[in-house]
Amino acid sequence: MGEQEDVRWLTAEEQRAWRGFVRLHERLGGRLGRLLQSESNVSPADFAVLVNLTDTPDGRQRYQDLARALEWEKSRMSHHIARMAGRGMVVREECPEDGRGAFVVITDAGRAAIEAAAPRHVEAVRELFIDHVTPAELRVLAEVSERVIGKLDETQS
Amino acid sequence: MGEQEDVRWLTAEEQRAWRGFVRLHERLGGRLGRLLQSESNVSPADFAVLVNLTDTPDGRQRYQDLARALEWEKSRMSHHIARMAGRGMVVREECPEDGRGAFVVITDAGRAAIEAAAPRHVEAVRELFIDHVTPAELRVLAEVSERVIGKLDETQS
DNA sequence: ACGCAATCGATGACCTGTCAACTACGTCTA
DNA sequence: TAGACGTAGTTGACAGGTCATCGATTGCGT
Repeated sequence: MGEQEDVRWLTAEEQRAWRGFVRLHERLGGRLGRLLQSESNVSPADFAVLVNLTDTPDGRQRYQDLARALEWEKSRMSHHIARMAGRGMVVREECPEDGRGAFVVITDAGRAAIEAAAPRHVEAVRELFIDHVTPAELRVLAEVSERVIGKLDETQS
Repeated sequence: MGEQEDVRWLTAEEQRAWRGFVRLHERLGGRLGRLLQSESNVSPADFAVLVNLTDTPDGRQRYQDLARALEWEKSRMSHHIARMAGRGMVVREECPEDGRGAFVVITDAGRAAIEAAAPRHVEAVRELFIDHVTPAELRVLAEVSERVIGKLDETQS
């Protein structure tokens, strides 16, 4: 039951930054998600999928590529696409070149949904976040994010 | 089907910061959570609850206060405490002064769990995050977080 | 060609969180 | 002190995610 470990606990400043960061994401993510859901009837996950699909010329992408882009597990992908297909936003389509694979294809309803949702969402991101952060601060945020994510990629898993 | 909305889309720099921020939290949160879970058999949510309880002198707190501190819904609180109680980390206790209320009380097993988990967790936060961010950047992070959260609090909900 | 390993996606069990009632208790006012 | 209203926590149905596992298919080494 030793109490005096040699752990380097976080300083007050470090805690402030760490907790602030975590809390900010929780609060902001929650708020934006609820807005998306209530105003456009699209969940944040749906939105992410639809954005990725509309980024491709023909609105179709392999499960695997979509999963990589979103950093989702393949099983999550599979479950989520099944649900979205149930709601008519996407369709699953066999892949001729690879018998194992499949495509996710956006439907007209899916396009309509994201075109309706995107403007309000971007507006909300601005109002709730971007507008309160200076360009210099945004640059710091971007740099820090990229650096830390880079380190995460280095250390395995 | 108009395409030329008057929406002010995000600039490249803004997108970089916003996406980086979101992705960073997802990646880092996921990694830290898995570490906690696999090394200490404590979920991130458990950890948050236990930290809050050990911050009080007698390791006991009202559901309501705990929920406010963690910014959880009361129903989440209720469900989660029920699960943690099932695992022996906390106990539910009636509140004499208010017949509706109840306390969450940490058990010895709960204390043992967090004392085992905390050092490794802090170490991980350092290695994966703090160590790659300068003090000046940390200050920017803290300031931005507090400012934006403040704005979130102002606009209702 | 053959057999083995790796890849793709699906599936089912399980855990977590949200939402919308609902119960039980307190508080305020007439 | 009755009734109305608010508050504390619970509950059940459901959507979402993870994990382990599986069937099918492809690709690689010999």
